[in-house]
Amino acid sequence: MSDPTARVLELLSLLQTHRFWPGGELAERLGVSHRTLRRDIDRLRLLGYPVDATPGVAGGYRLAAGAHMPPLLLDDDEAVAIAVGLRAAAGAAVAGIEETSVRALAKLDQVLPDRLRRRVGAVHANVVPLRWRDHAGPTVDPEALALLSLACRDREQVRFDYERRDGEASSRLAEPHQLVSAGRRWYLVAWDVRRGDWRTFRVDRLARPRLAGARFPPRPVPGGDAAAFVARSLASMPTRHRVELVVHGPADAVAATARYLGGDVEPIGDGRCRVTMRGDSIEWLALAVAEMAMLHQVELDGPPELVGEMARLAGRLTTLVAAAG
Amino acid sequence: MSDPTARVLELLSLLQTHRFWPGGELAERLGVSHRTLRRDIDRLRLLGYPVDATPGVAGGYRLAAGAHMPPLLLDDDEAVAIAVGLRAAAGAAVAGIEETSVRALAKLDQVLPDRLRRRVGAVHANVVPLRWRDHAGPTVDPEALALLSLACRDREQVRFDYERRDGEASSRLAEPHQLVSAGRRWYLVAWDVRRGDWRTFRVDRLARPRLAGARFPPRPVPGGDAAAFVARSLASMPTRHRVELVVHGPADAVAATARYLGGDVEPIGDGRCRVTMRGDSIEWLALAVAEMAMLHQVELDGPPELVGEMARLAGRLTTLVAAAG
DNA sequence: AGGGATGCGGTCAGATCCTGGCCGCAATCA
DNA sequence: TGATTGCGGCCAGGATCTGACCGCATCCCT
Repeated sequence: MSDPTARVLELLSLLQTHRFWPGGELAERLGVSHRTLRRDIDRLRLLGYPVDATPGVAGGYRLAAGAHMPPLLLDDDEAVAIAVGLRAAAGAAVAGIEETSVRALAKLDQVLPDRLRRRVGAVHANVVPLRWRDHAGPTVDPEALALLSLACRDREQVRFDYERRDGEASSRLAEPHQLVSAGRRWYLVAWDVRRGDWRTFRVDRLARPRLAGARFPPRPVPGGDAAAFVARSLASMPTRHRVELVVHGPADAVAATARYLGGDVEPIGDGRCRVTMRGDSIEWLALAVAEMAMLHQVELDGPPELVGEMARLAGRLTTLVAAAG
Repeated sequence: MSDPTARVLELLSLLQTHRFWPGGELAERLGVSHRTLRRDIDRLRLLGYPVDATPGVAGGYRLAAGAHMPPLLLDDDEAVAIAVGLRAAAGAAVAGIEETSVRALAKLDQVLPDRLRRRVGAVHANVVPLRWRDHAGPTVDPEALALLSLACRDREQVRFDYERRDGEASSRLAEPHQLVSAGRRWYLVAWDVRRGDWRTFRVDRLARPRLAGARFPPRPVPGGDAAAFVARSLASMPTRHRVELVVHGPADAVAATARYLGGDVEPIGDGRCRVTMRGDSIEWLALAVAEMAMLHQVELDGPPELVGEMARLAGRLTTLVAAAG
């Protein structure tokens, strides 16, 4: 491997897998003379990657943090770990970075060797249950997110099967423009080619997405803002379960619990807050209220079905305790 | 930028940020002739990165998935997203990949520019509360994990403050050999230099870890297996809260819930399973039992303090429901 | 069916660079 | 103080890289 390009890449890789390298060892590994190694190190520095060097008997080279990111050279395991972490982050509605997670995942996915993609799938299957599971409604397939994100970026048409809210399924051909995450849910804003109009698609109701192979020119989203478009589409939909609580306790503690449970907090003075939580699953909401009630004093003014569910939970627990006591 | 090395790196970067590039545009961006661009593409292919090309009027180049990972060239946002995802994964005891996550995080951390590291910290502060919060005991600082992982890898001594189980604090100088994750907890197996013996340190009780600047030769871990060493150390410790439930329901459904809650499942026939859960926080255990009880029929044979806690919860809920109804 | 745009690969000549070897110097550690 | 290591200058020969030109294949659109 006498090509300087390959050598510099390998040098970067070596510097990333061990902090310290004595110059002699590096030169030997790369199969070049000591002098040439120094020149390669210089080249790296010219490229903006700061390589520290220590003289003296225990000297050597190390890669330090610089002004910008060097290319990351990952081994298989690390790539899998990153993919799994990103998939989890993308599915978890991690405030503020979901979209970037998906973008990074798409970038990784594009070059991830098949064998690693299989491993990621296997690991992910064991990871997701550790989190919210189906409490927050159907989960989004991160693979689909990655594919759609790539398609948006590269302006490639996609085909997929879509099941409407009323249950009717159809096959679609669309020009994807933007992914929008709202809470725990993802929406795709796309131009539906066959229907000749803009649509928003819920990603969790979309099956077998695949690239159609054709590219398309950009087209202005109505209103110029995809997020606003989704918001408008959502506003025309019936609302789901929703509960309001009055919680007694210091605002920051309540806010911490509420954020953990995915609720909104609004202080209403007098050491109390109004907490609003939404959810698809009445069971999940009941548990969230129970958790809030365990940590703080709570007044519930909820919808009847939630009160009923909580009564059922309270009854079950009472029975359970009675049997155990 | 006429250096071929830099050019190839930039070419890789361009290919990763857009799937399709017409040759002409690439050539212009890189400031080289068309012919030279083709040669650079060839070089990438020789290096093992498969670059697909499409002839024809809408032709261009694209980077495909190959046999091994190409260097990942991330922009700032993506690097932050990956760091956040990895920190979350490392802290979540994601089955089977925690250690790799930490390794990847360490690699990233080593070259992460400061401004990005600050952003990661800020985002992470808003992310962690979305997860288990303090339910599962003190959280581990992913920054510390990354640093310790680097120190293990590069065999650098570390200093840190450590608080023993009995509350006594001391300053330590250690030669770190291995990080071991057990459940939601991390342990560092290290040679304590001042005491001249092997120790295991709980990472969440360790403060201000920093590199001591000295390197050390490897030293065989007693028994040859760090994980076993930790297990032996743990075996000599008193156990924490623990609860056993008998759960009625199909084994796989119960197993799914239990895995989500972090419990162990053992089918005992007759459509029942024994579920064992452990935790530091009695409140968290009570909630976990409540959640299990909501989804399945449960018999509790728990420790009295847990029964008491559950009685308290049941009472609170009953009051809450009565007030709401 | 044909034309245009695009990618592929060959060849060539000149300029550029890369490499290894040598030197003296500075910093660090024992 | 001496040994080890990194740094940078210098040099000469050889490898390479570059841009230019060419004909060819493929694909899409007209």
